[in-house]
Amino acid sequence: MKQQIKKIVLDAAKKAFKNGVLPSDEIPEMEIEEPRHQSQGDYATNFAMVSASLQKMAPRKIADSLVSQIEIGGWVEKVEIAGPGFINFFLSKEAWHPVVDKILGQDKRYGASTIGKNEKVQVEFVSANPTGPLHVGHGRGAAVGDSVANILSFAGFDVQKEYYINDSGRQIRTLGTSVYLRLIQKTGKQIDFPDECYKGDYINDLADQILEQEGSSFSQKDEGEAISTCAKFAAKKILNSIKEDLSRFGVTFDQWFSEQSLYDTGRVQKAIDDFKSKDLIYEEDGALWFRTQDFGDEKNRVVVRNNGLTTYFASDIAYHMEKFERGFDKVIDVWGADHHGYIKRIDASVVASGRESQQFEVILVQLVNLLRGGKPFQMSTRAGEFVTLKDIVDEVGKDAARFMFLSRSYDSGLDFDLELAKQKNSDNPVYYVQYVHARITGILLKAKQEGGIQDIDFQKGKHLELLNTIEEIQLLKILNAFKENVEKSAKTRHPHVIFTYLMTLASAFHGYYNKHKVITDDRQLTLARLSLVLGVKKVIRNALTLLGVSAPERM
RNA sequence: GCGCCCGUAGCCGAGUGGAUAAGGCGUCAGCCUCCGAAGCUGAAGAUCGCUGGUUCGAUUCCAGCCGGGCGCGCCA
Repeated sequence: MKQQIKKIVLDAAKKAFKNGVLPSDEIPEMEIEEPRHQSQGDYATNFAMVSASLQKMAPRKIADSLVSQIEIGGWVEKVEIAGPGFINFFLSKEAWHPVVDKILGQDKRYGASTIGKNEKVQVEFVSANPTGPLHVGHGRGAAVGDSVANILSFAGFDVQKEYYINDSGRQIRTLGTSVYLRLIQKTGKQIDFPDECYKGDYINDLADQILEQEGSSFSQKDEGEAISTCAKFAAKKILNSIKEDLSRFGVTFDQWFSEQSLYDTGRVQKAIDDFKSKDLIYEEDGALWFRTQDFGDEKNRVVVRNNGLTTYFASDIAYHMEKFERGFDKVIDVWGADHHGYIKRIDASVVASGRESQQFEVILVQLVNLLRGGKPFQMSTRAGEFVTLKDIVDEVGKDAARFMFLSRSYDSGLDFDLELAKQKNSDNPVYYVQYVHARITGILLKAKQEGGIQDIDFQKGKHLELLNTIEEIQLLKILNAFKENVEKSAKTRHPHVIFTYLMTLASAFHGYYNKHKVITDDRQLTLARLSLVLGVKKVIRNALTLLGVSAPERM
């Protein structure tokens, strides 16, 4: 619809130039927007205002010239000039009816876009170390990453979802040591438990499992060997439970990428050698430094320490080089906000290896404050006491949790209230939206059972010309705007655009429902309204699917 | 000190260059013999943190200041 309005404006501008009422045929960057108020029409353009300097004319005069070239007819009912020079378009009611046919025809693909042009995009998210369970923060990252991937895919990008497993020697060894020491403690020996080791209950559980599997003689084994056994065992167990927790949260990955594999295949060394040969890496104080400062970082960063061990940064450089070698046009990393200091240096490595800075994007997800009944939830990471993602899914459910995580921009911190997320009323937005879907299902069922309408899953709207109340036209407009919202959400990488859209659509539907009966004595009108309501149901489902939230038939 | 994010009604927040600044909670007043009241309608409530700048036009862009969060290791 917007495109059609734009075409009308452009055609009029051309004609105006040809007929000599406008001095220039230059077309500036202009907008077709939906005005806030009904009295300002269905669409408006700022063409006249942005053309003022080009045409060297007053905006309202330009608007006059343009409007004089527009033919009224078809769906365009009226064109007005208002305010500082807005050109407002008023469309006929019939203009909005075809959207129902579109929804019913395209069904699950309604709202899909091709703006992605099949560009290959990788979204990497969660990527938590396999040294402990996922917590709330990972949950928000998972919800954001998964939804962004869904939305990009729906918008025509070729998307791959990836989890990077930090499984290289160091922290896995710490994990192994932690489990081993707990195990030794269980055999009755008094030993100090080091600060750098992991302290959660799950470490104890893992120690128990190993004792059970290996027998008590295990503690007599050579320490190095025993730690290594513990490490492998624990990492595998933890990774499996991470996979399970994510899957229950509705998140799956196309690929699980191992950091260790970067060492095994020599890619880390290769990356270092490559940068060395380009003089991007130099030696100082016995360590190797990457000149990230040349690419805008505050200071240069160490890639190999003076003890010969590589830093995390070294494998991250190799990893990002590897990603692009796989052919991605764009690489998006979803990180917690506490890692923001890392962006510059990864970006530096991407640019240094010959890619464009714009090909690498980071979605920074701000932190989550967990509350219970409005009060901050006491958590101590040090002692290993925290609320895990699993706890949250168990307590409030996947749908409520995901909807809550996506309810506002990830640029802002999020208060996640466990009590609120559990409430089954309008305070909890997920029910507000899901209720629409369930309610419509109820209506359709009644129409089938009591109205004798057999084949209710219409492929095409019926008697749509009978949809003419303001509430119906309003609903049609919102349904029509779904695709634009998908595109906006994809372009900005902001899933909460879809959230806000859903709330708007749900609110419009509830209002309509309370004011008008769908099933009436008038059979044609009933069929028309059933068509509309069926369309609403499908759009609600499509939008919820993008957020990874289910659309229940009953609640 | 430096860097990133945020500052919109009592509270939570959408809008990020345009015309009268969404919505929700809370408060007040209403709506079920009727397709699901997990819903709806109405009322009151905002110097868009402050000060400058850019622009025909700034909540939106820029600078400075104030307030909050998070980072600033040859840790991971």
